[in-house]
Amino acid sequence: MSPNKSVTSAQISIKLLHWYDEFGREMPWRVSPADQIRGILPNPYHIWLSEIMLQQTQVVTVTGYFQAFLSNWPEVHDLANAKDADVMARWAGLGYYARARNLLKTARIISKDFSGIFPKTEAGLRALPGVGPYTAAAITAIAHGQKATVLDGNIERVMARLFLVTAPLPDSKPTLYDLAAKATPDARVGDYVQGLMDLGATICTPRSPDCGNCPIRPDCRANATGNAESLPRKLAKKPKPTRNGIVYFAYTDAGKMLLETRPQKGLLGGMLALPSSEWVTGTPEPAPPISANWQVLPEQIRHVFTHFKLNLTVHMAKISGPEQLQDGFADFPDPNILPTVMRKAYRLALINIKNPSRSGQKIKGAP
DNA sequence: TACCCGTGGCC
DNA sequence: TGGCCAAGGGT
Repeated sequence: MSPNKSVTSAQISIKLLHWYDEFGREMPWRVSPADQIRGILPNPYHIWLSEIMLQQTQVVTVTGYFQAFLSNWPEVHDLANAKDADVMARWAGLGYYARARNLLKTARIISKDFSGIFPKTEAGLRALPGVGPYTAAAITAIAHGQKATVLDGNIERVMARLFLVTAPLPDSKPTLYDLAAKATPDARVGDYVQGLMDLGATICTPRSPDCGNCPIRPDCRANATGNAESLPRKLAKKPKPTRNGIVYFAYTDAGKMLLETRPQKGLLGGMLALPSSEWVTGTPEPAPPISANWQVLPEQIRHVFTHFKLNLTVHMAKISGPEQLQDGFADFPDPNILPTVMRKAYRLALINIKNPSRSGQKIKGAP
């Protein structure tokens, strides 16, 4: 490492911290630089919870969920003692539901094995379910104030532009990590990384970066060469295939419907859902949960997951005889406890209860 | 390593 | 409107 680069990195971090002091955004889990001076420390439980929610998820989406979780479970012990179903219901709509399952595992480890104290080292944090390299470094820097190399999508983008890294991601990630490590200051690491992420989210954005308002524009090689918007390069993504499936909405005049908890592993794992066929390329095999007079709705649900597109057909049946009621029937739920794709199907079904004329032709039910 | 795993907003 | 993107981690 050349002396010049070391000096430059220190200057960049100072500029960034000054910018953060003035323009850093308020967030429910953050302690502002002014409050830190007053002696207020970040709450590791808050930082951990926010970082898990923020994985692949924007701040605006997370804020409401964070507040709701903290309101329901103010301390990690409260979360550890929560019922799985309550936590999954509160996470519904946020996506990547393995995060919620791992959140509970970690809360129980922290509460029962660690007396409510989060590990102080990156290695200790990294051993917790759902805590990877990014999250361990972020908690180390933000919650504990210890130096760590934090590299998320924002910081990758800022580093690629600042140092004109033209090799595409993800191959360039080790290079970006090294650059991020060398740029990290010894003091105020938490504010520094949060400032870098704020910069990436508000100024150094993927499209149309606002370089005119960037505090480190004079240091940015991509800005100097006019390449900012085209960086970082990324390898082409695989196309998303389309799958098809059937979900089943069985209901009664008494306002009950059939719901099931999906298996803990896999897509929407652990979430409450309508009974469903497999989701397959081509024609799905019908899998009605009970024998009934199933009717096909003419409209389909369309939904896009990370790696495939889904067309869902909704089959409906009104259950009359109490002999058909079985485990799994429950009062019509608040749609918000369902994952979004099931929320869509549920809403479509409710519309068709109110307007039966929308229903399609009758089909044969039942195994 | 390559794949799996959600959702909402943007243009 | 379809692809891209977001404070990634697990297997």
